Amino acid sequence: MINKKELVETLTKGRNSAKKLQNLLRQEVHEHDDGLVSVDDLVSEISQSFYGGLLVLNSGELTRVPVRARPTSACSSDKTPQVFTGDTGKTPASAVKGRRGCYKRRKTIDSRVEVSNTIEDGYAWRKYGQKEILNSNSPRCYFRCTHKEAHGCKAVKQVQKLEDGSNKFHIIYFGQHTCQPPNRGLDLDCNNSESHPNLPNSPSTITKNHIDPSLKQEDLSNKGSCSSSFALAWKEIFLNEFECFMNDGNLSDIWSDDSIFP
DNA sequence: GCTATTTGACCCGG
DNA sequence: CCGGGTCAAATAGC
Repeated sequence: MINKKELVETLTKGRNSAKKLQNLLRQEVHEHDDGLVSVDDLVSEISQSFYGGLLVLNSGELTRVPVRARPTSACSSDKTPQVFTGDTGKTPASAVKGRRGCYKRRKTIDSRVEVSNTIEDGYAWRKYGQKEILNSNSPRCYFRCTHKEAHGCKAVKQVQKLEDGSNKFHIIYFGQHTCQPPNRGLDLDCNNSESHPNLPNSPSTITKNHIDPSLKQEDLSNKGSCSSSFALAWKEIFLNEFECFMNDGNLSDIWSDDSIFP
């Protein structure tokens, strides 16, 4: 059986750590009055807390419920049909030569939103579309994970430049990466492309040029926010996963990824 | 030649 | 019917 008390305590600890991290990030101060607390330490602590919770879960006589389509995963197959379906059940127009494939529109409720100075998040994205949006000067760009073909990664994101003159970007993420995050772990030097020879330096790695070609390349790298962006991304993941677990008792596949939690 | 990007067409949901 | 999300042919870059 699952030690429910231990599980609750472990996850609660993780939640509290996440809140601390959230406060730290809001204050942009990496210290506490009770001593130095780095973002990395907190992220590590959160990671261990959730991993501990997962161990408790796995050690119990748990009949593991198949991971449902997560609320943040618009690509998941049972809640939302696959984006590209050569076989959707009905006789698709795509069956006719020269017609496009049938697909379902994503639900915004399955997304998570972020406003960032940079559209880089360590993952390799491939642009697959761009649209002019009504009453908006900035086009919306559509990206999917570069490893969609290789690893079946279903992560997708939409990026649109904010029109408030802040040079920030409104980013909507759909789905979770099932591929390996190129910048995860302790390597926070996201500007050191040589440490990730297979990924970010490829042409598929998006830059702000994809959104605003007028921007200079030296303006694109947000060097100071590299670690912060990493931590922010994890904060999002942890908080979301915790909420999902508390709501429906399920964890997504990322928690069984040994490469993330060895 | 291979891969990524661009862009107009297609398709769906509201 | 319209706006927006996606596809895929054409094109560009390496």
